[in-house]
Amino acid sequence: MSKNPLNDLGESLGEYLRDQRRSARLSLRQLSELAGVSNPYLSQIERGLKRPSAEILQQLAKGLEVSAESLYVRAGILDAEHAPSTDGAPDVRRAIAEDPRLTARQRKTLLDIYESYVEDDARP
Amino acid sequence: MSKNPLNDLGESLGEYLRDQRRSARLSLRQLSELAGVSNPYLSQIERGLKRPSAEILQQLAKGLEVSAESLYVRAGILDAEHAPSTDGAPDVRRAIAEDPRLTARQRKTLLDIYESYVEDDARP
DNA sequence: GCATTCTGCTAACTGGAGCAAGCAGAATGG
DNA sequence: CCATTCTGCTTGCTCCAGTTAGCAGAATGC
Repeated sequence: MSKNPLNDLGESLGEYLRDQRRSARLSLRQLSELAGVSNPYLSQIERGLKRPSAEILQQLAKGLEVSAESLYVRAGILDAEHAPSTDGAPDVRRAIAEDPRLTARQRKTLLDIYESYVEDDARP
Repeated sequence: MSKNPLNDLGESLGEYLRDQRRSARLSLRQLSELAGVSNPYLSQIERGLKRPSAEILQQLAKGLEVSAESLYVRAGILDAEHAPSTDGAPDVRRAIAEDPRLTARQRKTLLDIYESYVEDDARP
């Protein structure tokens, strides 16, 4: 338990990566091609068997359209000091609400969609 | 110019590390002990002969009392766009990109809609 | 003079990240 | 029923990040 360094970090990182990939409806090979890594290696990363380097994480983040920071935090190479913590992200709502380029109708549409997304999966 | 592939990044990172170490009046061995890396390896990093992993960079940052992000940026594994995110004008794109509750697909949907609204060709 | 203890560096090795090739099982459809 | 094309996984390899051991020179003191 204490001796397996991959279980601690790799598992959560791997699960997160797999979730994100599945959500994007991508197969292992599709994402691996997008990110420029080999598909067996991606498989091993998702199962927590290998620890990807920051370079690989960066490429995966690009392929998944996720911020690299979020993966770094999951991988334990960045502290969650600036991670959108605990309760979630009021940031999106606020950002939408304060964007001057949006019309009131557009604002409401975006907020409605966003609400439907985050309500659906209410998980801390 | 040079045949050294590490010169691009390694040199600037190495120079920066050596400068910081000298400014802190630390010898190679002192910093290597503080950071928990071997002193020959640190020497090679500073001379641009080796590319340290993010883990090593993190430890060196701690030993030098600088932010890990700054080293990541120098190492080219993080983009320099670490806006202090002072809440003057929250960026919708960024808020969406960093919201952990959204799936990749949801993220893309929201971003697509938002892009269509603001019709901004310039990519930040 | 010569030990000691610094400084940084070179040499030689090990472990594991990351790869290409190839495998078994589930869907397609001919 | 078999051929094709997906899906993910296993095997076996290469290469380099990072190690330990040891070297040459500079600065102390005896």
